[in-house]
Amino acid sequence: MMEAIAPSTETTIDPVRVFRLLGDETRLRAAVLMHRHGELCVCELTDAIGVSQPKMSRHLGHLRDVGLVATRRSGQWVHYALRPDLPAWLGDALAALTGEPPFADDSTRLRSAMARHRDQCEQ
Amino acid sequence: MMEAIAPSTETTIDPVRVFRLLGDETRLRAAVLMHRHGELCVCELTDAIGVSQPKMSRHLGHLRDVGLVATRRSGQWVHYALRPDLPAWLGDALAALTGEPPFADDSTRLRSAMARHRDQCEQ
DNA sequence: TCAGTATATATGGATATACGCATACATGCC
DNA sequence: GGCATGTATGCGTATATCCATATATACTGA
Repeated sequence: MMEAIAPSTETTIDPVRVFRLLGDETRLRAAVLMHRHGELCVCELTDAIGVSQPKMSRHLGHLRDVGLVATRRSGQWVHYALRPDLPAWLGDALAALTGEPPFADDSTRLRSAMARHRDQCEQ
Repeated sequence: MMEAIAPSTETTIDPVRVFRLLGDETRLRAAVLMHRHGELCVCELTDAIGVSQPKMSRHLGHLRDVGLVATRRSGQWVHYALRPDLPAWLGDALAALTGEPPFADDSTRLRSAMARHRDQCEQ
């Protein structure tokens, strides 16, 4: 299947690739959190989802490699956000999952994490 | 993650499972064809997508095992269709992919396959 | 019953994927 | 520069996933 990164309204990523990427629990949960809350720091995602740091970093790396997320370093902290030009169907799907388990709980835990990290990984 | 089959408006299938399932090219292409054309016979899917019969059967089996499709045997022929009570976001995603490659080509080839199979695997 | 056809499943093998743990790399402060 | 902290990556291992090929199973008609 053809795969091209086109600088247009929507990023063209192989849909099979997208489905496969999000077919992992950690990655799907991270994607839903980013969709709902916007740009997030690795440490916040790690805490909210409750996985080890290397595991989260590795998974975020996968999302980055495929072009699903954009990153920004701020001192020691790296922030990840879904690219705004992703296909609409993907955004809609992530939005639809927001209120379901375990994504809703992740969101709650994220708010705690954000409060704890407030003065450290500033937004 | 909790997985339950609830006889309600929408089937509750673990979204991670869904994404993972559709993260395979053959299965995603089959799902899009079924979404667009409705109930299809294994032979039609096999021809349209251009894979071997055992391969198609295996993949359809995966979809069946998870509860994404319903099957109906008609003599020698087995028809598969997406369950109507799938989550809306999934239907929307499949619909959005319909006009893209390679799904559009699959659809064209399916029409030929349906014409060829008309008198055999009757609908 | 037997032969033909459609479909599902078994088998062995190759490849992909995920993980924990360790560590390399990046940044900031004293 | 040394130390602390956040993040990314290496490494070995276990498991999952996919495939081609062969064959079992199901159905039909003569």
